[in-house]
Amino acid sequence: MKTELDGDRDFSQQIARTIRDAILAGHLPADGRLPSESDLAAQFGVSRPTVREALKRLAAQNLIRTQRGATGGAFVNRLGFDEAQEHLVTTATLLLSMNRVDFETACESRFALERACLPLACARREPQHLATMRAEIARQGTAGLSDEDFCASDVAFHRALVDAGRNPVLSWHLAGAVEAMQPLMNMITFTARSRSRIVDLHNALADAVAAQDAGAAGAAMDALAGYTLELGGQIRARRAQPAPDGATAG
Amino acid sequence: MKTELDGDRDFSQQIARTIRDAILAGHLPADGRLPSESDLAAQFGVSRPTVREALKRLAAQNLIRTQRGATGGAFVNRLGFDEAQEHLVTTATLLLSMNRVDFETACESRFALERACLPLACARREPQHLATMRAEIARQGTAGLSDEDFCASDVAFHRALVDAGRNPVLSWHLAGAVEAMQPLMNMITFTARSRSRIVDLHNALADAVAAQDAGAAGAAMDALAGYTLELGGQIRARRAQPAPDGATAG
DNA sequence: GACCTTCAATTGTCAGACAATTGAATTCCT
DNA sequence: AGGAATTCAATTGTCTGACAATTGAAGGTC
Repeated sequence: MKTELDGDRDFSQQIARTIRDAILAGHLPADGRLPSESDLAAQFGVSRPTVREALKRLAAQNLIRTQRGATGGAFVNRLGFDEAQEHLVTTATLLLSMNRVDFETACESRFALERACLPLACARREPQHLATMRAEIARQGTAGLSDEDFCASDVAFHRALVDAGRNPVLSWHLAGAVEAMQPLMNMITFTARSRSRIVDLHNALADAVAAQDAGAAGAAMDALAGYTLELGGQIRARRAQPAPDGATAG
Repeated sequence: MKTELDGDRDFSQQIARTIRDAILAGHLPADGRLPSESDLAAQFGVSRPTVREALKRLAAQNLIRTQRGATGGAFVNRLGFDEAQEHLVTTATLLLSMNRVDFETACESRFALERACLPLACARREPQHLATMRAEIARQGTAGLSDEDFCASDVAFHRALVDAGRNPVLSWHLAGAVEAMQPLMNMITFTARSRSRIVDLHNALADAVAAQDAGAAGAAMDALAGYTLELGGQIRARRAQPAPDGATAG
C-alpha cells in the first residue's frame, strides 16, 4: 500500500492530511491502531522523523493518541465532548483576542447563544439542574467570596442552565462560548462589582426555568444581557475619561 | 532564556504547550517571528527534531505558520474567522460522527442556535443579505439542480441569514454549526427530496426578515425545524422497515 | 542606479543510532 | 500444573549530524 505524495513540498502536512481524511471518512475506526512509524515511513516513502511530524500534527488535533511499548503505537482517538470543548474554547479565545472583537459584539453573541437554549431548558430541566443553579446562586451571595470564585460560580450557573436543555451538542456550543467569554466578563465583574444585582437576575432566571416559563426566562436573560452591556459601557466611559476622582454628580 | 521542562517525558508536547500559552497570553504578538528552530532547541535544551515536532503541533492548530529561506521562520498566525470556522467544523464533524449523536439532537441544536440570531437579523439585515437570500431561494427552485448544488445553496442561504445579524462572532458559531450539519442534512435531502416545501419555508423566513418581524421569523424557523425532523423520522422509519417495495397502503 | 551573482540563514528531509517503555513470551520455582 | 519472576521484542521518544531547498539580502558589475 505504497501511497504517493505530491512530489515537492511539505510531506508531513500531506501525510497528516491523508491520515486525517481517512479518519474522518471512517476508514480507520475509533480506537483502531495505525501502523507503526517505521511502517508508515515505508508506505509513504519518507523517513521516520517526517512521519512523526505528521503524527504530531494529528495528535495536536486530538485525532490520535500515542502509546509506547510493545503493543503501543498511534491509536485513533474517540473525541469526547470535553476535549472538543477545550478546542472550542481555545479557538474562540484566540479569535476574540486576535480580531479586536469589541465587548458589545462578544457579549451580544454570548447572550444570543445562551438564549437559544432557554425553551429547551424550561421544557426539560430536572431537579438536579435547578438544584445546581440554586446552589451556585447561594454561593454567589456569600460574603467574602473572591472575585475568581464568584466568576467560577457564575460560569457553573450558566453551565447548569444550558445543561438543563439536555442536548449535549447544544451544551457543547454554549458552554464553550460562555467559558471563552469569561476573561472579558472578569474584566467587568472585577471592576464594577454589583453582585446583588447579578444574583437577583440569576434568581429570576432560575425561577423562570423552574416555572417552565420560557417567556420569563427570555426576559430575565435579556435583562442580564442589558445589565452586562451597561456595565461594559460604564467601564469604557471610565477609561475614556479617567477618574474625576471625587465623583460628584454629573 | 533557558527554559526548563518537566524532566521525564514528551518534550515536544511541553514545548508546544509553553509556546502556545505564550501566544495566548499575548507575549508573542501576531505576525511576530519565533526564534529559529536551532535557537529554540538550545533554549529548551533539546534537539531540533523535538522542537520541530512541537512546532508542527502548533502549526496543526493554525497558531503559527512557517516560511523557508533567509528571513523565514515560524510566525505567529493571526487567526481569522475563516480559519477558526474550519476548526469549528472539523471539531463538530468529528464530535457528531464519533459520539453517536442522533439526528434529532443534532438537528435540534442546529435550529436552536440559528434561531438565536433571528432577532438580530431582523433588526439589522441589509439589502445585500436579503438579495443573497432571495438569490439562493431562486437557485433552489431551478429545475435540474443537482442535490449537491441544492445543499450548497441551502448552506449559503442560511449563511446569509446568520450574517444578516451582523455579529461576526455569532456568525462564526452559527455558520460552523450549519456547515457541520450538512452531511446529515444531505442524508435527508438526497432521500426524501421535497424541495418545493423547503423553498416555501425559506421564502417565509426571508419574508419575515425583510419585514423585520422576529416573531414570524421564529415561527418560520420552527416550521423548518419541524419539517426537517419529520423527514428524519421518515428516513428512520423507512430504514427500520426496509421497502415494502410496491408501496401500497399500510 | 539597475541588474545579476553570491551568500548566508532557515526550514525540510534523511539516515542511523540509542534510550525508555511495556506487554508478551519464556523460564524457573513451588 | 500453576504462578511468579525474568527476558525479550516491538514501539515510541530522542539525539546527532548531515544535506537539500528556498529565499531575502548583501555585494559586485555594467
